[in-house]
Amino acid sequence: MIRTGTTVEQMVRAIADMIVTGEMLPGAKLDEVSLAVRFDVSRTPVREALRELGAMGLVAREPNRSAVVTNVTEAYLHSMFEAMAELEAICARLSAERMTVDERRALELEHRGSMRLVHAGAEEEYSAHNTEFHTRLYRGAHNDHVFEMVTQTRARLAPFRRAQFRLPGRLAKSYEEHGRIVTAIMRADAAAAGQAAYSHVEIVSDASAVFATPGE
Amino acid sequence: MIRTGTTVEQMVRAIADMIVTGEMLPGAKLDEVSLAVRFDVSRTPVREALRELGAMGLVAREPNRSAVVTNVTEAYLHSMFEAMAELEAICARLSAERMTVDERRALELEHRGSMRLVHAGAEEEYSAHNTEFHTRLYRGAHNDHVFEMVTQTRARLAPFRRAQFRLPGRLAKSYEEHGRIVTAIMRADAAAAGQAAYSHVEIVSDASAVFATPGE
DNA sequence: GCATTGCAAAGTGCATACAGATTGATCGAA
DNA sequence: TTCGATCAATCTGTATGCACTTTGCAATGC
Repeated sequence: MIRTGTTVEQMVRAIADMIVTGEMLPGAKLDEVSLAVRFDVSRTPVREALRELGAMGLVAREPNRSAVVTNVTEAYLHSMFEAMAELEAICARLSAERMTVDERRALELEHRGSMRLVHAGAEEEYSAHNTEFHTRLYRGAHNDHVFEMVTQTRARLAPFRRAQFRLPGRLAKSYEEHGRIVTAIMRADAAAAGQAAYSHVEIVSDASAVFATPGE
Repeated sequence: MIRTGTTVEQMVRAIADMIVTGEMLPGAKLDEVSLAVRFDVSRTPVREALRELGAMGLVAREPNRSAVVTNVTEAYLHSMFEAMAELEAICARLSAERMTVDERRALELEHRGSMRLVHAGAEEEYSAHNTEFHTRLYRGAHNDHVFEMVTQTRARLAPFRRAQFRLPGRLAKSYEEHGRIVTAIMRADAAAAGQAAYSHVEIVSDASAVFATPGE
């Protein structure tokens, strides 16, 4: 647990992590007193943390009800994946146009370095590389607000695509798709980069064998 | 002041409104005790409201500092306008593809009805129409997450484009641009709708004679 | 005259206490 | 037996109080 920042910040990070990593499943109740005891603080910072998590969309809050880990409907999950594809496409397009020489080189290196992870079938490590790869893409767009939106959306989707790299052949396919994006960006071909990024997310969306709660 | 919801919700709405309408200017301090006195509540709900406003990006918070109305840099403002253009383009594209017959008809009627406001030079009323018009576009995309993002971005931009319709000729120009978007959507021409929406926002961005705080 | 240290005022961060809402169980009546 | 009402337990919403941090000013030393 990171010890920087205020109590509330620490709690937000800790709870968000539990949700994103799947330690707390959608629908789980977040009781204020239990959390207060667990983190050895009073209810006041707990409440503020829950409010912040609510604003982030990670937990749902209703008056006089416990906060619960957000349980998105199938329809909403779909809308998030679609939005994610659009956002990644924007980032890829802008990255193709705006990345500095250094950024392009770093992206390519990051990508090439992941080849051995694919061959080794190192799911965990590849997953870390994947995060890094996409983050570079988001930063390369040189648009802070887009960066915030795509980062937030990514966090909210995290619980629903945890196991994606467990699917057979997914690693190699992901690597190949990344390659297409990298090539387009190196060529400064914005349109191609955008399309490659869009279909990359589309496929992740399909690969995420997750079931949201059927429509409410 | 709307009386629904909890105390905190009411405060969030009230304070957000003050910021969005320009009653509180960027950089203004939001003292907890003053707000508590002003709304006749204790500091507890005030603090939660401020945290929520912070998550919304309307106020900036630092530990042991008063919250202040967000004072975006010129660069960040630019990134928000660019993001807004991209988001509106997405909505227009998706609207062109997905709007129901009723939605298309309603959009067109809303647009046509605004012609007389242009001739009358009714800035206030046209501004209300403009909000309604764009909201229809956002809803027509039939993507809840995109709707949330575009709505939030719009709220954060509000303080910076308040006076846009005061500029001479801006009403007529806005009407014309809306017309281009409507035509494309009625034709289900997604690409044209997207482009029209993108350049519409671009022009609003230029028209917003605002000065953010020069880069930090 | 200027810099530095000490102090007081003001404000935030968190804990505790109390009031109101919700839920579930138990008891009584049809 | 089943439905309904009442009450207790539990939890959230808000108020209040205390501790710590920040900041501005003033006094002291150089």
